Amino acid sequence: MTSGDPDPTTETLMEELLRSTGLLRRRLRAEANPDELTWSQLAIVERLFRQGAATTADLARAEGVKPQSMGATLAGLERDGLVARTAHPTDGRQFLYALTEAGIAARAQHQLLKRAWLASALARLDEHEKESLRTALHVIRRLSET
Amino acid sequence: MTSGDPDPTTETLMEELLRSTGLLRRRLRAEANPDELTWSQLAIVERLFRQGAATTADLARAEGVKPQSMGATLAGLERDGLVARTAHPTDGRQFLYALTEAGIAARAQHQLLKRAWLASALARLDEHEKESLRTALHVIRRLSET
DNA sequence: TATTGTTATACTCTATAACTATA
DNA sequence: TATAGTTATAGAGTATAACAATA
Repeated sequence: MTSGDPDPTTETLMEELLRSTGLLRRRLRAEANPDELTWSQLAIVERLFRQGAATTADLARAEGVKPQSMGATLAGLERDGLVARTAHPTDGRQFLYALTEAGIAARAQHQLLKRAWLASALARLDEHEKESLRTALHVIRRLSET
Repeated sequence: MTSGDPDPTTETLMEELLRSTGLLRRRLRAEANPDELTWSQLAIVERLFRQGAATTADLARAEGVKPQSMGATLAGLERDGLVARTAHPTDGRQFLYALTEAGIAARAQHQLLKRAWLASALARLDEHEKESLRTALHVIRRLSET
């Protein structure tokens, strides 16, 4: 077999990428205060802020998760009073989720304080390092969409 | 306030990085067969293969998780017969975990088949793209260690 | 006293399956 | 029939807290 193990360094690369992003993810969670939004919640809040109301299915597609999973996340945000739903104007099956005043306030607060150490860590990256993250971002996205 | 919101594009960058790696992670898990090792398990199996026996605390430190969390992952591998423990020669509190024959076989199998679509996706990256992933890897690692 | 490991408990994120209501 | 959403259940991955055994 000439290409059964196509490129060992590429495999290692992927394992290392998952390992390091997992570490970053754990680190970010450990630094968060208990009352802060999780990253999943923040992603939805940001999306609703930018594009206005959306349905469960819309958000699920946009974030790449199953509708049931998105429903669970939205239920948490709704319970905390950060989003509210209204009936869809034409389709009785659907609901439109939108940020409440509290949701808008929570977003603004997170925009200001974010994760303290993350802000300081990012500040220490030079432009070249940021650029490499941006480039890698596109590659990772392409991988996910394959 | 002149620097309360230091660099919006940098914040976005981090959010996008977490979003895209989260997507990749979900994609990888969705593609895995039920009997395959998870990435967490595979990381431990690889590590034990490369460096031989290790204790719970060693592995926890190396992977950046709490000892209790590592204990849970090791318990799963032990239940499946892929790792086995022996008493530490000098410290009665510790155990040394090592791969069993089945563990070595499982690793070899994963080295061969890996995730099918991952292999094909990686094969389509050109050298420049791989290089950008490698560079980003170091940046992410630095961020995690800050 | 400090460290290693275990047990108990809980939370986040995500999934599948089965269901109801509506289109 | 197909789609939107809900409910129930499960599993991976992780954490904190409290404990026992050993150093």
